[in-house]
Amino acid sequence: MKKDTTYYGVKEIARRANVSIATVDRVIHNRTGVSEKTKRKINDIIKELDYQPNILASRLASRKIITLAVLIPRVSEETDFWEAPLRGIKRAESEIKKYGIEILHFFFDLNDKNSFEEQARKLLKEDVQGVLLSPSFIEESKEFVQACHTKKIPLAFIDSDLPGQDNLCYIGPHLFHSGYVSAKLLTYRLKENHKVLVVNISKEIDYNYQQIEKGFRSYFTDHNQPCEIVRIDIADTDNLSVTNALTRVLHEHEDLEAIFVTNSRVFAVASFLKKSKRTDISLIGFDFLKENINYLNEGLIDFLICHKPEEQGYRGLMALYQKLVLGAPVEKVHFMPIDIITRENQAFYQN
Amino acid sequence: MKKDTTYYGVKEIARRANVSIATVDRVIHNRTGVSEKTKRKINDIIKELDYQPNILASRLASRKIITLAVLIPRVSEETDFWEAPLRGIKRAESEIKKYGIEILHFFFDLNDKNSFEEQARKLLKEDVQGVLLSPSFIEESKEFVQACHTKKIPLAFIDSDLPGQDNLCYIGPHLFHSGYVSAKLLTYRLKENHKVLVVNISKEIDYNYQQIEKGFRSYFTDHNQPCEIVRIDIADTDNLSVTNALTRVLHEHEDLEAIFVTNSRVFAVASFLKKSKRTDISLIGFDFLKENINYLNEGLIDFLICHKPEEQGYRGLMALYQKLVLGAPVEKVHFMPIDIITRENQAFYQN
DNA sequence: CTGAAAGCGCTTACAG
DNA sequence: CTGAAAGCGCTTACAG
Repeated sequence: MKKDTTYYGVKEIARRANVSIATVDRVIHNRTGVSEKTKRKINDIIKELDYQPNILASRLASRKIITLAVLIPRVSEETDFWEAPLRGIKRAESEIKKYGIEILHFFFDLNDKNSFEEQARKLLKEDVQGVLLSPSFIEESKEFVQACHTKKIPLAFIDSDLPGQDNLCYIGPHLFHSGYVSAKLLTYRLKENHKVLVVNISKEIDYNYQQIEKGFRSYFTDHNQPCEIVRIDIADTDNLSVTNALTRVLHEHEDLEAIFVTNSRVFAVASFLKKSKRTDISLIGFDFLKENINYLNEGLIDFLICHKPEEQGYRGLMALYQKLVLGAPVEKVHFMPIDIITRENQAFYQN
Repeated sequence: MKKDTTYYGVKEIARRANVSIATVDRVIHNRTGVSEKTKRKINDIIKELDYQPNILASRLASRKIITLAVLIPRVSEETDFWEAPLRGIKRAESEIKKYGIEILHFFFDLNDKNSFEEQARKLLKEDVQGVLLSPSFIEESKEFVQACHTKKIPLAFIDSDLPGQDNLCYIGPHLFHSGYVSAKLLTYRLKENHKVLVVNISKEIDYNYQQIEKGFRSYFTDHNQPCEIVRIDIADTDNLSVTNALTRVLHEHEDLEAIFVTNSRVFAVASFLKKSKRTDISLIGFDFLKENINYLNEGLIDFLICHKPEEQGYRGLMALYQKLVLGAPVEKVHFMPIDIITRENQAFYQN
């Protein structure tokens, strides 16, 4: 029931080195003001004893508080996607705040690059030691990353990556393979003519969407499955624009068997199919949004591909904590699982 | 950079209640020897301040070490399923051992009820405060649970449940719905005659398997999909018995389109289908075993249903930690997600 | 360059 | 039934 006494701490090191524990502390943390000689002596003893600092005691004694910042999209009416990462962030927050970690939140509008820049500016005014970022706007994010870099602030990315930036880590989907899995699932619903529509509903078509589509197409070429793939881009995300664009393309291609939506806006397409009574068309898209789940349950959406958004938020923050507080190494790239959600298993999904 | 002073600890509670911190400590831990009156007063202040104990300080000051025991199947040559929960257990272990938690491991042989009883006996000799159990053998487990009960040792179950026992929690699959999802997935592969084989490879056919099969059958009745379901039980798990049984049933029912294996032994069926060149038959089963993944990649298995075994181990241990160390409430039943694994997304699965 | 002392927020005997 | 004091393994001013 008692803790074994074979534990050696700073006290024992100090005793063996004939110095005070303050000096031992200085050496452990590489602080200045210790003679080379005592430093060597202490380091030798540390090695000999295989000393492991007690983080509990360390955090308890240290009155420093570590400030982390989060810069992600605001939860909007359009989509509740960002509720989940925020949930994960808050979960991490409540776990680590007792260790003297403080989290600052900055939210930007996904439809407004200016709001991103504004929030980024505000963030940089604070004295933060780490940043969790969703680099939604590529160019603006790169600039922000640069600014963090000069301030030596480590960054964790979630949801989408910015290749070639010197970030601490990326936690999010493998886009190519997500598209690949989507194609595989769609083939289950293909009957005769094998004609598929890829729909891109987004203001900008960036590297991310290209990767998804590339993965999607690769599945068919890899398997020598002939499949005619029609693609449309819908730049305006409002209902009317989507309806118009889809009406047009379905008129031109009456024999479409399935639709793949490259992001979470699959609910817009589901709504259209429902209204136009084209429930014969199979539909697949991304993300565990309430609206999407409703259409999944109605049978209008066949599959949703999800990447545990809540866990992305949680893990992102914990990666910064690991690095900054525990000084532990952090995995540079962590791909989330590619989860397949159907009407039958959705109730058990844990974001 | 400094900790904000808005934190209220035992000291502040003691000050407000006009008592010593020792008395506050007694109330916090429900120890005896405090008058009802001061108890009430202190509890009121605790509530008012929304006091959250500092676990770091608590564990640091307490020289008690808490011992938990794990009683699960040994990783065997037959199946590496139990590697995953063990991994999760070790992950939890390394997270909480710095808080003075010690874990004792007891492994039994899934083919040998005696080994379970023997290990259970050994476990009960130790002074443990909590047990993580996989109640694989029903009657023997019930007896063991009873013994723990008299010793007031809380139990967390993983992988399978023992209904009607007074356990702290169950963390594992929802069997009925797992069968249901399996049926749904199989329908994607059904063509004309809609004839399916359900295979049960197990020494005993207990409540668990019945639930899975019930879920499987319910899908077809719920959707008015006529489907002829043939079922066989293979009591001996060796290769020869499986081969013989399958040969016989495939001879009798040449027009089978798909096979559903109700547990992780789907690899045995895959191996048979491969040898007998019946790759036209769709196959679905459970669990992320190396052998299963190999057959998934070869295309012999179409889907695997998985329930995050690693996380079951992790969560099981953490539930005991939550209860015993933090005194926090624990969810009585936690169903794992019903994960759908295909060849295309398996590489990203995190057990 | 070094050390003595106070303190982090708790728990644990011990004394009354 | 209650409190004073020591201590967990560290860190942090402060003094020299």
